[in-house]
Amino acid sequence: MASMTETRRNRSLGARERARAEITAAIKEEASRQLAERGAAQLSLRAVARELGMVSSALYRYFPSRDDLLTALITDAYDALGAAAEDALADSRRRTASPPARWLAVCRAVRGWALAHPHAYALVYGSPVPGYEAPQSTTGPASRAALALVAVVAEAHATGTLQPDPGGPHRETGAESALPAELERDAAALAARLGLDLPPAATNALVAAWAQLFGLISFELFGQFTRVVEARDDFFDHSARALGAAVGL
Amino acid sequence: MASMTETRRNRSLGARERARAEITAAIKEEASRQLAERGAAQLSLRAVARELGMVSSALYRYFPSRDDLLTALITDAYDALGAAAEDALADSRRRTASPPARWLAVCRAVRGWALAHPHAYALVYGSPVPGYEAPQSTTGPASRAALALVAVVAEAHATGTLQPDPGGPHRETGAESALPAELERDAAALAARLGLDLPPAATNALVAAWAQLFGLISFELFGQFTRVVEARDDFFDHSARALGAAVGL
DNA sequence: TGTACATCAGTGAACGCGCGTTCACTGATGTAC
DNA sequence: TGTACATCAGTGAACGCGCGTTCACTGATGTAC
Repeated sequence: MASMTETRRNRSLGARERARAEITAAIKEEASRQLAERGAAQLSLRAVARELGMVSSALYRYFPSRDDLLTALITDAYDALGAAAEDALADSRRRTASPPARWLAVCRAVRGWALAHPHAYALVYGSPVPGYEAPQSTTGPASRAALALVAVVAEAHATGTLQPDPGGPHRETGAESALPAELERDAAALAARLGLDLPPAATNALVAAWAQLFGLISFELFGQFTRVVEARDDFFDHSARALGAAVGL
Repeated sequence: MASMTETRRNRSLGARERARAEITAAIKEEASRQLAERGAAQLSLRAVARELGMVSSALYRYFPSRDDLLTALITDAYDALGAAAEDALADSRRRTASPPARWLAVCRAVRGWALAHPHAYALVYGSPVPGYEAPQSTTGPASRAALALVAVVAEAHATGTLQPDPGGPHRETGAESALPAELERDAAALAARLGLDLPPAATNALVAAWAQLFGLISFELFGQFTRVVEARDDFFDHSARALGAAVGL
């Protein structure tokens, strides 16, 4: 019986299924809207239902709990950010931009999305929501933006334009300029997991640059630049370019 | 009459005043404890009062509202982090460490404090608490940690060991290697406000490094390094050293 | 030193609120024969 | 094509909870003379 239902569902979506998909989408949309207005901690099933003209218990036909709705929003946020990054990458490829220009394009896309969706950004890159543990299913979407950055560097390496260890640390104490063994191991493991052919130093620098990029964005978004940095666009571009240079682009 | 009371209060603290100070401290302590356990959004006046064996309304003799208690916690967090950074700086001076070593020492102190007090860190460097606006009074304590980093660089510059624009961006396109005018202006304004004698490029790089440092710490703390970076201490040290090099140390 | 008065910490009840979740139900839509 | 039955979206009431804040009060501690 179950299998019959399933094959039918796969063959064509009945009216009920379509309605269900639409309402699920409407719930997520309204939840996003409230997320954007009030932030994640303030997200309430009852408020979402109210706004949609439903009774709060009806939402339980679509999401088994508040946390599941939160998970859906987190996944959507990661996906939207990832899509923005990937689009920027694809566009810069179409324009056959140089590796540093591609890097900057992806960085800008990440920042642009963050500025346009500050609460969604805070949801995924801000303090963890208390009492909420992101399930395994979010790790895929979570890595999309990072993978766009990785792709830029991997392509530069493949075409031989990557310059290892530019300036970097330890200029003064040249003796210890090698990557510590533990970092080399981590970098190799990560490269293997991603199917990357990158020198460990570059992989390591890339991870650092990734975290630092989000540091720039978080500080801007969370107000730490108030009365410190005024020319935000210029500052970001300049810093993002420097990050690209730091990974060897 | 008011002036008489005030002069007396200043002359010596009566038993009542001492009791008041002690209980105020106890409230903040308990609130900190709950902050560490549950996070800022979950901080509740009633829970704090309960734990202290008081009735919830009694807290209003000490803090006029929940937000004022939050402000006190934020100030304390900034101050504790600032003190950790300043102590590390003072200690590295005592050891007459090199500028890069001092930089690393301060960075480590910041990270160490963050790892030891993750919720307090999240309170001040994570997503803004929804519906809460930090008052002007927090900006002083907020800058202490940053000023410790600034001091390292300023001292290196004063002794002539600061190397301008090391590696930096634009190696390929040497033409535009100058700092954009807007960034130069921001950097000069900031340096003037802090009474700093630093070249604009160094000031600018310092601000970027400051944001990037917290990016490294936030990613580690907020779980983005899961299954990516395992050797966290080594990774941090390596990255922090690179940041120091990027500002010219 | 003793007394009258002012100050102030802490009490306990109450207000009004919104929340997540459960549950028995109704009625419409889809399915099987 | 028509009928009996199963599925499922949505209802409305309820449970039990915790929250921030107000307010009139009591009783202890401090102050002025």
